[in-house]
Amino acid sequence: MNIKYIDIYETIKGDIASGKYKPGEKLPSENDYCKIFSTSRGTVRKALEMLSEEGLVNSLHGKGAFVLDSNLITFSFGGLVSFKEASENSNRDFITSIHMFEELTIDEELSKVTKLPKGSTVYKIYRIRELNGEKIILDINYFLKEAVYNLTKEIAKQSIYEYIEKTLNTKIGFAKRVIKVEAATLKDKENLNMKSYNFVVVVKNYVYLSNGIQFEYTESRHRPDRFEFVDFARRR
Amino acid sequence: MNIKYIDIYETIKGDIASGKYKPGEKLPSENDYCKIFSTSRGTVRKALEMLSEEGLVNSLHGKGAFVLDSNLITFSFGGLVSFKEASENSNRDFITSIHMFEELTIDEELSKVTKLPKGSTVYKIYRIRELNGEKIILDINYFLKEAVYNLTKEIAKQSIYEYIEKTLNTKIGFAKRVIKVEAATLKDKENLNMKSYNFVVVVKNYVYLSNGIQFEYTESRHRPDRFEFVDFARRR
DNA sequence: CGGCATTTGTTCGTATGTATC
DNA sequence: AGATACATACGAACAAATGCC
Repeated sequence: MNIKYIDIYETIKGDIASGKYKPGEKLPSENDYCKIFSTSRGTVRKALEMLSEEGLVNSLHGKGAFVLDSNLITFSFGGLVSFKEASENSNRDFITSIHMFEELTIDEELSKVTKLPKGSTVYKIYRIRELNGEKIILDINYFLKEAVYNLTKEIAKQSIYEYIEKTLNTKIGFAKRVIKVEAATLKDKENLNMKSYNFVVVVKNYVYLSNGIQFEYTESRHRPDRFEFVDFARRR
Repeated sequence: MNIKYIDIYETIKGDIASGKYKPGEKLPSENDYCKIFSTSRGTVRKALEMLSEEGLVNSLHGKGAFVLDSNLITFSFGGLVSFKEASENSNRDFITSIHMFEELTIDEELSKVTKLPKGSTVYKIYRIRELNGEKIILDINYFLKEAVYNLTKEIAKQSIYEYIEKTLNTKIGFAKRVIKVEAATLKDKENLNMKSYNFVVVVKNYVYLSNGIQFEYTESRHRPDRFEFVDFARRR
């Protein structure tokens, strides 16, 4: 609402999504947009830059900005989305069930894994993501209690990020993510429909508030055949 | 050289790398930098935004910009780097060997896989990446001949991207990347030291010139135990 | 608590450079 | 050559968050 370039960004993004502008098509020029939104060029450029970073448009010096073929941003983790948002984007019907919800204190060993401070209290949650009746993702979350106060099972069933951002009004800043392959644990085999696979793809998320404090560590353990990570990058 | 905000970006990045500013430390304010580089605030802000996007610094409203603990940007593919650059960054001694170098024409079937236009001529290259005497990555490249003219085995042994950008002076724009797990093929087993693994992690790269034309498709097939993907994302 | 200085965030207007057509 | 379009740069003003006195 407040911020003009966000409005413009969302408007243009909506226009692309709705098919008003199709892949390959040229968008109105920056000066056109200045008139359309009655704003300055700097503001228009900021909106277009965001679209460019996301891989929705490509700006060419002297020619214009063109809509890219955005066939698949589906299930993209690029840009730090929570699970609910990701599944909405990709139009898949995931069902989430909670298999553990407890408080505990981070000890030496757990601190090494989670990078959360030793001695702090966290909510530990197991969530299982089910698609078409198959359990394919096991999420193991650790949330700092002091940052995500009064978290409940009910909230965890919905979207924890929505709770943090909308209800608690806390700003999430950034995340580091590591993807690797690991041998399946007993827990994986108990909780997922592993077929004959004996390994999982693990996505480790270290998530920080905008003030720079880490408040979450999450391991998403995926059955390998259903794992897919899509990414877009510009050359720097 | 030419572009001021790039200079500033690189200078500050160097200062962080050299340890002049340490993790957690506050950088000079934007106005300080204006004086230091005798430039305008907009230019300084552009440089700082780039560092922020990369996860090197975190700017806080009303407080300042702080150096993040960048313990691991090692072997990050985030930001579209070629293999040589990646291995330089991570200080590992990869050895590259060429196991195939040929020209061929993209047919219907291959077009579906590579997304390159049917009927176009490409260089097809197999490259094997060896680390500590173990063959762990098989790269299968397809480069559009019209975009990467006169590519030779010698160049491929070095860095193809360096050739494209410095020698041909062609601008690379962006890439889409998909990571998934696939069963190991006979080729994987022939060319890699697969131990007892019967699957590989596959990174598919669809790379475009800045004019929006796709000029490369590459499959990087990794032995699963040595695969790691590191990423940084800001909340939008 | 208010008031003030500092710092980052947003917006505007303008000018100039450079690529494309 | 001239018009159009994006890229870079400068300067100015105000908003909003923070910290200090």
